[in-house]
Amino acid sequence: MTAPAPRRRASGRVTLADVAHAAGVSPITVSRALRGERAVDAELVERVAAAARKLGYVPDPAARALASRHGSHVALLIPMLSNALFVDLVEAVQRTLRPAGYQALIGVTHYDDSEEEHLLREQLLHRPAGLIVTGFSQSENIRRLIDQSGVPCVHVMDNSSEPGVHSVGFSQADAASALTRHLLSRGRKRIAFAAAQLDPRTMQRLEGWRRELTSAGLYDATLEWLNPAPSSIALGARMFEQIIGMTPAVDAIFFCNDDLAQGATLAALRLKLPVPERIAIVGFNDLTGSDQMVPPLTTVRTPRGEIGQGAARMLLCLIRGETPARACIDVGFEVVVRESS
Amino acid sequence: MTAPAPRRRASGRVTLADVAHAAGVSPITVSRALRGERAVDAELVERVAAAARKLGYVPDPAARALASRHGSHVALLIPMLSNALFVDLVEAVQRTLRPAGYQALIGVTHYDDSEEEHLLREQLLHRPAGLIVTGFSQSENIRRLIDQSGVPCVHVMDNSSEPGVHSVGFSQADAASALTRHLLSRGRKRIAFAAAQLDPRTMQRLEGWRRELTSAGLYDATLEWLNPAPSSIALGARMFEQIIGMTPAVDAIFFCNDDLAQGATLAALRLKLPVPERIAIVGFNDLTGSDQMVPPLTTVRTPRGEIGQGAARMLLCLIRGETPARACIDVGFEVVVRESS
DNA sequence: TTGATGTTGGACAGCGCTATCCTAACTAAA
DNA sequence: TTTAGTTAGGATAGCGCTGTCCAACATCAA
Repeated sequence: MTAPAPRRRASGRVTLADVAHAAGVSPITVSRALRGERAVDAELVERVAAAARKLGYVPDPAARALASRHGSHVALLIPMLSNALFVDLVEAVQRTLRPAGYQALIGVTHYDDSEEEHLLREQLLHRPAGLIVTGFSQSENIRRLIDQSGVPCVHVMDNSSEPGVHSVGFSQADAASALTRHLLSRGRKRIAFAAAQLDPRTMQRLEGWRRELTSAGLYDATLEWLNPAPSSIALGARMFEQIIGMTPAVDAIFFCNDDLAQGATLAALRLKLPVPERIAIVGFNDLTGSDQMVPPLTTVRTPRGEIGQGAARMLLCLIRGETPARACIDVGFEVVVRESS
Repeated sequence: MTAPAPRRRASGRVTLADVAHAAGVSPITVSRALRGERAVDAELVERVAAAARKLGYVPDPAARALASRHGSHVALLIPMLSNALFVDLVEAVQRTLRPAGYQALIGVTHYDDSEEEHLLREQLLHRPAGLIVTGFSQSENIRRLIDQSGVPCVHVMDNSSEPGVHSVGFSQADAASALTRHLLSRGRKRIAFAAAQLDPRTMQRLEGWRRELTSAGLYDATLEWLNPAPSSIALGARMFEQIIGMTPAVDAIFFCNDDLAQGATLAALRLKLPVPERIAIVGFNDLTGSDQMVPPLTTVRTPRGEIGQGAARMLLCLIRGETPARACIDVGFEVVVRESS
């Protein structure tokens, strides 16, 4: 049955109705054929697809969102864009989501629970198709908000085996353990832990470090240097000077992020303290530039590209209403030994 | 006239109609009162606002987009997220746009015209309220696409006095000139120019450098080192070694971006070439870490935060249909002299 | 007084899709 | 044959807003 010719609209936009008319079917059939929703005769699908192609039809996201009650975008909440770690994550997510027709809307929480909650509320009003959030929130409010919204959600950078929770990440504590063991295996005895930006993942790394030092009988609370300020190269330099100044016996420092370690390496250079002879410096995340430091930095390579891609894929599954093969993907990590240790 | 009580909808969402009923006016009046569109009696505005607040009403962006034919988001096209420069820009834009109720949708073009065109087409289908794009495209296609869409557009990082074009930026060529003059004033005679990622802004800097060297009678084409690869710390190190190896007489290098200069500084350290005694190194953009290098880098501070904010504000003006005070804002730049020159 | 002009509120008709229900045809089981 | 069950297409009715036209009333010059 041929649909009546829809009147040309002023906007010049090609609508479903136009395609329906061209293909000689009803608009709803076009909608179904194009979305692969419900069964549509193969021959019709072909005809519809051809008509859509010929007319250059592209669905209107706003109309779609209004009718279906959820948009074609995914909200991606990250703590900070100035940490290269998250830039890589964002890029990977976007690259995976775009071909599937989804846009990633980036929200930056600045490591702040209340800002995260605010952003989340705002995003949920936009009815996102899905949610990717960094880590697991400490705030009960936020967890409830996500739960009640009914929007599929994948957590990244961290893992949880809790049922019904989806995550792609690795064990921050295990990675920190492994790196600490590396330092121990090099004969270091007084290994300090220096962190900024005391977010949950940082604290898990702290736990990993504590675990190893304790089991080696070398734990000492004065070796913990926790600074709530944002992580940066400059802060790393300052913390290094501080640690060296106050605890000269330290023979290695585990910096919680590579930018701190880079700053520390530069500070050591300025102070003419030979690395690693006098003191070993290791970082975390293998950020750009760490391999170019003098000396090149030992660090932990964290596969954030893989995480972003994995999370996006898992989310696409959930959006389609499918159950992903695994609810929790551990992508692992790799200790990269360079000359700074 | 009191609106009839709208039936409670399943979604639980508070709609315009709910507010209208509560305030005892028609839905369209609520819409107008809340948007500040057309004149509405002050007393009514007050009543509507109170009702909306009480009910926790939030407009549905999808419905709004469908009815008004443009969304509540702004497409922001940048070349690369891994350049800290653009991260700062993005943050500033988001910070300015969000309070006005607009979302920034980030598209990364990877310095690729065809990818930019693709992204732009995709974004325009989403009917953005506005557009912020980096620089001025070389591609006629892209210019036409923007023009014909009728979507307000602000260009950033570069300026143009062309009528009808809106921009917030600074003169890349002048900044490069100023930095080159600084090197000349320090008595440098053989100043190389090293660039990667040969985008239009890079080429403008090249022009600025050429201008100064030519007018000083020191221009020499063998001093130009142009590498189309993406800019990075590692590439900076490699280029430095190359330049020093092939042209030992060079007494200064102007790197087109700070990451290159940082890499070069580290390479100099490895090669034990004293900076600035043997060779001066300067960068561009004053990225994080440049002040921590050994020695700290001379560079050009580019006010990308100001640019992002300015562009977002200008765009908001245009979206409202107003004419911004100036169509072209020059935010200037500042040569930051540190110890590397 | 009489238009002419401006101001403010409302009715109406969609924006371009999809959820939902319905029907017709065709199957398989009894 | 009957009865239910399954499949594929369509009609209908919105999703929650805003553009557009209209009506009512106020204001002002002639």
